[in-house]
Amino acid sequence: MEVDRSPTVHDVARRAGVSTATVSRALSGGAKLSPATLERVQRAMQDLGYLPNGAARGLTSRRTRVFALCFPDLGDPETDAGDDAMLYTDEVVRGMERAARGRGYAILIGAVQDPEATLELAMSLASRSDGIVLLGQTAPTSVIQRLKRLPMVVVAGRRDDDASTVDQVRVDNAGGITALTRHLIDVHGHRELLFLAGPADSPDGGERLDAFRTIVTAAGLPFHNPLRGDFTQHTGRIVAQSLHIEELPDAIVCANDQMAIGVITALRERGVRIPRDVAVVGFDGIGVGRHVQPPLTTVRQPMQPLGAAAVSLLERRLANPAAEPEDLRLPTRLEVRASCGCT
Amino acid sequence: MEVDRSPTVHDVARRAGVSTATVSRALSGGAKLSPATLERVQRAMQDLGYLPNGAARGLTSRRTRVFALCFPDLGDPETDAGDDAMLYTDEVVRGMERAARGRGYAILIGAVQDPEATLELAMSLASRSDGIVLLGQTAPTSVIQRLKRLPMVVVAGRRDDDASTVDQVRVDNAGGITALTRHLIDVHGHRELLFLAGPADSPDGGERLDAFRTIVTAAGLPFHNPLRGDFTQHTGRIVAQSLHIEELPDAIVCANDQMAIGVITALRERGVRIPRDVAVVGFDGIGVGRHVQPPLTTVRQPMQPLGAAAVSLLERRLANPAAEPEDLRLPTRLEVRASCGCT
DNA sequence: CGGAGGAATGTAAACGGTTACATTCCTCCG
DNA sequence: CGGAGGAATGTAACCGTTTACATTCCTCCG
Repeated sequence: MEVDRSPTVHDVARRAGVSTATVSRALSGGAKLSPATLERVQRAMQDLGYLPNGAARGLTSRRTRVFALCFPDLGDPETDAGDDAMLYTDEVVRGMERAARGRGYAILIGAVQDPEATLELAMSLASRSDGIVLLGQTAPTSVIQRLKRLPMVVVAGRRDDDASTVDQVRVDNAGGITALTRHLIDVHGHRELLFLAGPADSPDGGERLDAFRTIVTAAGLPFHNPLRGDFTQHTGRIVAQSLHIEELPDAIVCANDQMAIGVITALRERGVRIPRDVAVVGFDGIGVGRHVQPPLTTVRQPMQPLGAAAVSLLERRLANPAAEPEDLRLPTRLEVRASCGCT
Repeated sequence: MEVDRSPTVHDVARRAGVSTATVSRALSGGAKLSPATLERVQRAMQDLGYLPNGAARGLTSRRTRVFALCFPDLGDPETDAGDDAMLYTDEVVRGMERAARGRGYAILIGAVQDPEATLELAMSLASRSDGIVLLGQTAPTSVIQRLKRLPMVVVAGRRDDDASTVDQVRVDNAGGITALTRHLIDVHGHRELLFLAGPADSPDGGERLDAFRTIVTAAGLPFHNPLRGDFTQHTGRIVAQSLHIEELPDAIVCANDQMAIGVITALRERGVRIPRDVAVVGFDGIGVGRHVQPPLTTVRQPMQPLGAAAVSLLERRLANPAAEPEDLRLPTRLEVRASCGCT
């Protein structure tokens, strides 16, 4: 007697009294099939509870209909601290998924916690997909080199080393920081500005810091050694707690919103009035910034469009593997609320 | 001359001077291979930029090392409104990804916007994975039936119809709402309670509404027709704007945090003092609740563990397809902050 | 009425790995 | 010194689809 293994095209074909080719044609959307046959096959599939084998389909068609995303897991697996920093990633994922869905693609995600494991994870994702997106620090040149054969897009990647080699999408970090910092300087007349930087290996964070230094220096203001955080509220708090209350700067520019929120929360707990005693601003434009007290002045970056653009580039390259590498810069927008001193 | 198609085990084998079997063994982690051979093969893979074909591997090994997740897309694709309601999903995804990562699995995600398309999407995800998780309303009985052959877990699913058929994980909605509502009644002495319900097709939302009705009725208090929202801040606002200020209830219990935040924001804009004039509480325990004014009293549900548990159940069923269906209930915890009237 | 032409369907060879089984080649011991 | 035994490697069938090509069977027109 037959084992109860899951049914294949052959089983469906037998039950419907047709060949496997016909079943296959019914699967891929009824090319030249008589309506009667089509219906008979679909009925057989239904009856058998047939599920096509994606691996087999992928093998012959050379298309998995999957795009992969590899991103850093900023969270601490033990404590849940740091999960807030993943909001950005979540939005990029959402943008990718929405863009991919309409075109019949699903999104495969994998996060890297240990930088050592980046290549391994990226390869494992790459081997199951038609193209891969590498987010931020998960795109070292070594990985990019190794995966060259596959359509690949780097989102929020390193500065320019790879720009000529691989498709990239990033936001206009410099423009955003410039608008933000100029606002603090020009509108509010702040002179002593401090920067709370992101992790050293974050490309976005690096660009923001560089832009900040440029502006401040160009304005003839002192550039102080930046504080360091890891994009989480938690480090924002820690850093704020270590500040000397008596010698606060005029403003603290944070490399992202979550750290700004941590700073604001911790400073207020210490009795510091914001923005009166010190202005605090962020970068990203996540929803929670609107609810903080005071509401957070920030730079909104288009996170979902980042993911959507990545999908488009992937498709473009799939269609034309030899296309010139693209290097997209999406615009940012200053979002003035109250934490900078505006009302 | 050879075309520049991507290299296969055969190419690697030729270059390393071994057979394809040896290459395969090198791939799957060096079973009985002499160190010299292993190194030679790895070198060849490196040189050729070899990427194993996941589809081919999946076909023979009958394992894709992928778990899929199908969830509802609550957001409005046009306006970005409603994306906030996806915070819950994001956390479940994160829980799944983290749990799956360690066991060598990646997560394939697909969202359904149009309920009609649920089955089609679920099947497409199912066919590419070793098991699938259906979230909330994406698990109608018809879909469950059709995918029966595959390991499947329903997270936050319908009440009990399917409990005996399929593995499930959900949180203790009734317990959470009970604790929350009792707190309002017993501690704050509220008598007029209003419920802001979620979308009618949300199983979680349904359970929360039912539990609320039970408690209120049991306490001998009036049960008013619930307000209706769709889990987004936006509808929270809308609903709050339509309330008559003169006849506000003592408290509004919202089926999730985002709606509660919308309600609070909109009411405060209308000059209503919270919690003095009316208490507002939520459900979920998302991070932003801590920053709202006043900080949101809520019921924390373990979102990441939900995803992690789903992965465990998937693995369990993969190991033993005949296992008895499990129906897990994860505990919730009342998180008292200020929006209920506590200090 | 015969055959051209086209629509519907069937046949069978890939696709790129894995793995059961076969083979080779040592090592080591009686 | 012969052969047992085991480690390393090779051979080839198979996994479940897709698809190029072959076949069948109409329809329709000269």
